[in-house]
Amino acid sequence: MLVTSTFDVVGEPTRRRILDLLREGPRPVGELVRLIGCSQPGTSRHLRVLRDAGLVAVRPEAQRRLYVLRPQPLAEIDAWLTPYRELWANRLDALEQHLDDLDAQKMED
Amino acid sequence: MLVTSTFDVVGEPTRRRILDLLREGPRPVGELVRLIGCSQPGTSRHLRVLRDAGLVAVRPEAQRRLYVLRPQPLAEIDAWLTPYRELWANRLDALEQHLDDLDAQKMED
DNA sequence: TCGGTATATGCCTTGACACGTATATAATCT
DNA sequence: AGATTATATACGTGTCAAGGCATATACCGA
Repeated sequence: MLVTSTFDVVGEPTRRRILDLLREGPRPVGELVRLIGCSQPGTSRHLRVLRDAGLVAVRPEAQRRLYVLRPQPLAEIDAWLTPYRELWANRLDALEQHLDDLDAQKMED
Repeated sequence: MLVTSTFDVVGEPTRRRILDLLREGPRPVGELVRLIGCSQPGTSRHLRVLRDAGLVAVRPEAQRRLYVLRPQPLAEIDAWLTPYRELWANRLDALEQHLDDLDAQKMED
């Protein structure tokens, strides 16, 4: 990933799973390894990517390292989603919407 | 992509750009090619992926093919995002933000 | 039917990522 | 200091996706 954006970071299912688990509170690596059934090195690598994206922070606790969720970067995705949200909320797909717009234009003439 | 989910489909920046353009209304392939500066075959392949994910539909119009946005699958991302939305919203008040910042200093990556 | 336009697909190369194994680093305890 | 636990990184590998180029397909006008 040359330009790592929040989108492709959470595009990885395992990383989404990690975030979901961290929503319940900080967890050490070993616990994540056990819960997601990924290898320890693999988990550490995913955590590295999440940390680089600002989605988690790490806090040393004795020999272990507690990972903590930092959800702010997800706001970027939320922002991108915003204009689409209205579209499916109206239960209209863009084609119908467009046709409606055309009708509206004709009526204005 | 073995298990193509909506997440990795919109993880691609060019595809997000295509969706953004289709929000304004249906467009033929050639126009998308011109607007996003991607090759014609490349654009067609991205459209193929979007179509397989149910994010666009196609409507033949003479020799051209009009692509239309179908935003419903994006609701999956929106749903995943929902529990996080409260989290970053709660961190908007000044006190918690300040405490977060202190934590961030201690955690230091 | 022929030529031109619009779009899709096949083939190939390249690069990036996820994963596993092994090893390094760090902290703790005796 | 040595042993043990917890986590990170290095290295090699297989896989898969994206891009470019060439070509196939489909539709249209003359």
